[in-house]
Amino acid sequence: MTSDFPIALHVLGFLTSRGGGPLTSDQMAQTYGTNAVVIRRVQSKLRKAGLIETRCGAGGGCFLGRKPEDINMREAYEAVTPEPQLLARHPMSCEEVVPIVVGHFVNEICSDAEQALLERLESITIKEMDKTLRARFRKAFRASRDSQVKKAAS
Amino acid sequence: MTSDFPIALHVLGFLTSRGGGPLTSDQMAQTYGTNAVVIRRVQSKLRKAGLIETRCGAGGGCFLGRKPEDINMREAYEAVTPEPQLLARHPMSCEEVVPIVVGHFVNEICSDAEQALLERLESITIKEMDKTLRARFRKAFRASRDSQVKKAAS
DNA sequence: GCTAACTGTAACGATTATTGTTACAGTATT
DNA sequence: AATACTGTAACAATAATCGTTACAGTTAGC
Repeated sequence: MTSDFPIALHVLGFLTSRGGGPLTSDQMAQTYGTNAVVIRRVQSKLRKAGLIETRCGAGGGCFLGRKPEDINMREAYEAVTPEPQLLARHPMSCEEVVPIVVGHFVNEICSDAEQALLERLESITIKEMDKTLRARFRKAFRASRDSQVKKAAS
Repeated sequence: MTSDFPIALHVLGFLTSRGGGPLTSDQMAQTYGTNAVVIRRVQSKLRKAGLIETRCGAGGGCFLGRKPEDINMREAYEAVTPEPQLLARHPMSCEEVVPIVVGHFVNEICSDAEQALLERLESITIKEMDKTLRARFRKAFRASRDSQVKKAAS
């Protein structure tokens, strides 16, 4: 299980909250708590899917490839996932009838269930994520500031 | 990603097709194409969830713990999966506000999407799986027999 | 044109998860 | 007592993931 998907959401969400870019991979790596190369590896996949654009050189960085209301989470997921394969599949190498038939069925079930998950992801846009996050940020920063004031007073 | 889930379905499906048991872990291992210990490891989890029973000693083996119409695939999935965590989560170790808030949100989305997948699995019982498989077995065995007849004739 | 600040990607090692296997103790049947 | 099972620990092999370094390519601004 890769953490590419959370990283992808972090990239897209961070970009949206900053008005579309540019942001460097270093900035994103620091807020996510990892190395810039890890971020760039995910960005590489997002770029191929057209979800972001990048510009080399000084002052460059990462941009949203589309308006945040035109990007949904399923696209982000599929961009960073080779084949949607969350559930392990039945091995199909065997020659016998029983495991082959059972295997096919299990694989169908898994694909079907994954489809349900993807449809759920499809219903949420990055824009909506950003909206929810903004409200939470206000709350979190207020709380964080209050606790600092408290600390200073004690 | 473990292949515990396909193995679990294989165990439950195989048991159902044989009228509930008993089947030895060796029989299951051979039809699945793995080692008996691998099967028993999965069986251990299924047993704890009450989906199967096992009997030691000669003539022993594995039995269905309930009627196949009373076991659905979600139960099988949850029995072999510690926490339903198909999608990687945002790391929550950081101290800063931004990644924490984003992380919470991402985790909620993931849980929500996984819920959709689980509900899909819940809608299919082992009995229904067995019914579908029976029809396919008939077809597959017919085809397999025909091709052998053909081979013998040539 | 030079330098600084970026990206893109290959390569490597450390860590961890998964799987197959052996081994052996425990239990039921005959 | 012998046989045929289960249950589980332990270990090695393999593969996936992640962080890191290294370095080539690109752009902006002086």
